[in-house]
Amino acid sequence: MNTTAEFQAEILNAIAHPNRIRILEKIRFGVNCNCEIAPELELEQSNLSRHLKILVKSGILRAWKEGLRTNYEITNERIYDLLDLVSDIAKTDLEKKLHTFGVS
Amino acid sequence: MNTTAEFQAEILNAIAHPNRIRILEKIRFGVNCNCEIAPELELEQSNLSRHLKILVKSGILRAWKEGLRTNYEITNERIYDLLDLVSDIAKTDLEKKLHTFGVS
DNA sequence: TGATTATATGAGTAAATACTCATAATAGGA
DNA sequence: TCCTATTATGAGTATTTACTCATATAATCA
Repeated sequence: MNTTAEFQAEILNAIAHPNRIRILEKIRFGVNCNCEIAPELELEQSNLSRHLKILVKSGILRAWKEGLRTNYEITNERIYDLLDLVSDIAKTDLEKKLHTFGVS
Repeated sequence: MNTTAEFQAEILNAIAHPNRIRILEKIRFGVNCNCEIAPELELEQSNLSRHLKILVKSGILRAWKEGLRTNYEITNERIYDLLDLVSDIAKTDLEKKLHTFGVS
């Protein structure tokens, strides 16, 4: 059996949520603690905590304690390449759709 | 509000299933009809049909009828780049994990 | 027309997901 | 020690998801 597909799906699933994508973008640009991300994204604290847990469990983020705070960082920079690529694909698709409806 | 994240999540969600990843790989290598994919992946016909529908609805695949068959093709070749990238990330992560457990 | 082949879909189910509120756990400061 | 700040988690709920079986739809051919 091809287990590669399972691993791929696991990573994609961990990322495939609007708020988790936003969280990753925050971390990408230096906002790396729970307490800063929550207000910026207007997320319920417990909700954010669980989203972060999903990202850590899948191996996308690494977490460490620093006093009261929990800090996070990406384990593999190529995750950002992936986000950029999906963003590009999304934009292209959207442009095609707009074109179909005659919007310029 | 940042709707880009929503579009990105939509695309990722559509791909983020082991069987849909396998389906995309089949289509990538020329197997482009329901009737050929089903036996190769040992998927229930109705199940496959629904997976394909998800991929079409999200704009990743385009479908057209040819007699009895329904054929599929990718709408954006960069989806394959995305699959390759995730595959690479998955492999790297797995190697790290194996290393952690002392497996060489 | 009736039989065959390929695909789509209704209905039902079990499991997973995202979310919230309340509470627990943990660390630091007064 | 008590109080506060930060994060984690239990419990409950509503929604979505993947799947199967049975059936419907559609196209082709004898």
